[in-house]
Amino acid sequence: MNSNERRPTIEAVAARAGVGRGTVSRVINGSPKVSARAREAVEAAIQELGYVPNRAARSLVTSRTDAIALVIPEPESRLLAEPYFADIIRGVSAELSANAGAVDLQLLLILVRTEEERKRLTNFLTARRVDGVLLAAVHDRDPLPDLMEKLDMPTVLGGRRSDRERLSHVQPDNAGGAEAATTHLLERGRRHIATITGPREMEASRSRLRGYQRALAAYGTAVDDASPLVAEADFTEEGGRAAMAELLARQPGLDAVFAASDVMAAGALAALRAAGRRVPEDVAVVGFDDSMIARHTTPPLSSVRQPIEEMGREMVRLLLDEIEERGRSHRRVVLATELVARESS
Amino acid sequence: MNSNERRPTIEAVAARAGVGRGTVSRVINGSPKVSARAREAVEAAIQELGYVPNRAARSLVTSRTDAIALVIPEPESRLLAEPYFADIIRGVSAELSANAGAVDLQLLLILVRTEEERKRLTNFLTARRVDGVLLAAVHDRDPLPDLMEKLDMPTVLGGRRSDRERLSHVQPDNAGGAEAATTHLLERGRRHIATITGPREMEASRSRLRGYQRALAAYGTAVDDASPLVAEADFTEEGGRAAMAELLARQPGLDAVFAASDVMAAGALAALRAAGRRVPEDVAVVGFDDSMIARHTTPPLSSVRQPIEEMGREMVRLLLDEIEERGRSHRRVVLATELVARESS
DNA sequence: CGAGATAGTGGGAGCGCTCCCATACGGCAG
DNA sequence: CTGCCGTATGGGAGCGCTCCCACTATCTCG
Repeated sequence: MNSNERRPTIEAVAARAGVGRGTVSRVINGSPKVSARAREAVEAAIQELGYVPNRAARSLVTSRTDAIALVIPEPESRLLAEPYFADIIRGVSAELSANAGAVDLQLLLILVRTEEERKRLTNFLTARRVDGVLLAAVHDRDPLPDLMEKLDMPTVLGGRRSDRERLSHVQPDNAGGAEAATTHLLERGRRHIATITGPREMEASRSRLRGYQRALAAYGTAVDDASPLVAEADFTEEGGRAAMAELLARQPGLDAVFAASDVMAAGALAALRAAGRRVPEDVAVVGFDDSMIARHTTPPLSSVRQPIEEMGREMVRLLLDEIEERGRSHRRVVLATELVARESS
Repeated sequence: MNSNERRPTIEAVAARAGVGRGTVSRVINGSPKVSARAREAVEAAIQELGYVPNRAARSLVTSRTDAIALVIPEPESRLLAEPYFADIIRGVSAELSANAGAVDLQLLLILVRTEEERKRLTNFLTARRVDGVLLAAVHDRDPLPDLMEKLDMPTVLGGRRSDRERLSHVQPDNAGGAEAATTHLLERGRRHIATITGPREMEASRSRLRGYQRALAAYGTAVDDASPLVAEADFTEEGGRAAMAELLARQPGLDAVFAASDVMAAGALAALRAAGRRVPEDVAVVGFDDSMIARHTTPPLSSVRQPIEEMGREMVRLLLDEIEERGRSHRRVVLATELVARESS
């Protein structure tokens, strides 16, 4: 077991089992064309020798890598320092090992921060060092999805760039969640409901805004994108604070806010406190994500829960399908969200 | 660039550059024994052909994988759903790409939940599918570190099993941080200071308890492990709540608590609120980690910050050293912590 | 001016595996 | 008994790379 000793090869197993290389290979790869006797002999030999196949050698001839990459663009990974990130990973990892059959896929984690790193990633993908790619949190202007298409490499996106997205993707029901949150506020008797959106160049932000608008429209109130009730922020706490302050300045009479993320909602809470507004008495607040901080704000934050871990799992399922049977039409999956009401509304 | 076209090999580059295979290989691997003329020709050919070396082939002959694994035992990954997890990864990834030279190491992420997965990991490591391993958050009874020793594989631990740890490891100054927190409470005039520890089978928990005791000893108060001022919890919010309730029952006169994690401190805050104690007027609270939730509790939590991202970076540095020059003595690194005072103390 | 060192180079061997073709071995129908 | 088919099997070829040895060209020094 020492690193100096050479590990046993398939040849050694064959010799020990008294069969040929081909037969051992067949046993390892679960081919049916092996007699019971041979199979047992081989399995015993593998056991005795502690044989483990050399992946590099296999990879060289099959040109499969038995690995997939989870790519996370850095601006996101900061925003998503909350459980989002960890939950996606947990879901991906769980589903990957649930599907582990003869060969189990390894998970490569790639954070992309700098231009330099992006170039390296491009190289890496061009070299086909993985069998497929999971792309978390795509931006509209992200060049990576296009690269994946050009390389014709199995890919699944977390989120999408627009509703015409051609690549397979998985996303929460952003519009539905936002609509539910806004409807909830309406049902509580609020009538002057503002919203803090995420960056408009993200489809998720736009969808959530759309849901908010849809709920209001159903109550007979049309709110366009340029309405003074709509403020854009960048998914950060500070951004949420600033947006809330601006909303209060523009619309002193507002009695509720739907923020497109919990972090921004936390910022909004701070701004409301600074302005002397009570939550929820004066202004009700609902966030999005149902992240850990939602339970720790004062008051605890009502929020739209998205099934993040399940998104990770689903992404893996789609990717495995795509790796298995190439050329299939791409698929899109939308997962339901759920409003969790707490004391802020 | 289509996946059907065969990618160019080193042979193709050699032909195009009008040199031999060996020379191309030398250029790629940065060998100095290449004439400038040859080097230029090869680089041009690589450029023109879009050549990217096949890692599997290289790996097969060098028996290096150019990958390292970051292994996270699952019970942890749940506890560490806070930024901890994400920060470690960010640090690891950053340092890895900072060190990317001719070959850049890939990062494999492996979560270990079940026995099944542990077995698979053992197989994986035995097969030497990675050049080194980063083991986050080790338990005293974790069998993995022993396996790594037996396999003689480069390994760096996040944390350690005891102060006699033989493997390289990186950890925050747990005792120092705890001591600073406790001293801080003493300086604020508190005299009946309790502590909520993590599970005692973790060295980090023990170290923090030690730091707490040391600070009190310096003020002339001896507090042994079985003192009614010491309660053990499991790093969860609920555990913190229960421990705080118990402490209040045992020592109604306490005027401060040092909790060995922010999450437990958050639980303690809830228990104190339930018991009608004001924070910080009646009871001051200090946590550990300075995680995101510390800034969102009511009141905001004083906490001991540990440089988590830096820990990740340092782990990679140690690991790269160990991979480079095998057989070197192992190293240990302790990173300083810093008390961040907020309104809870 | 010859011997020996030095720098660059080409290409054979071989890493451990899968693929696939040739072969062996048993039936079983004619 | 011969011919034929289906099922298992052994092992050659070759995946793309690095290692290393043999070789050439150039330089250095007594």
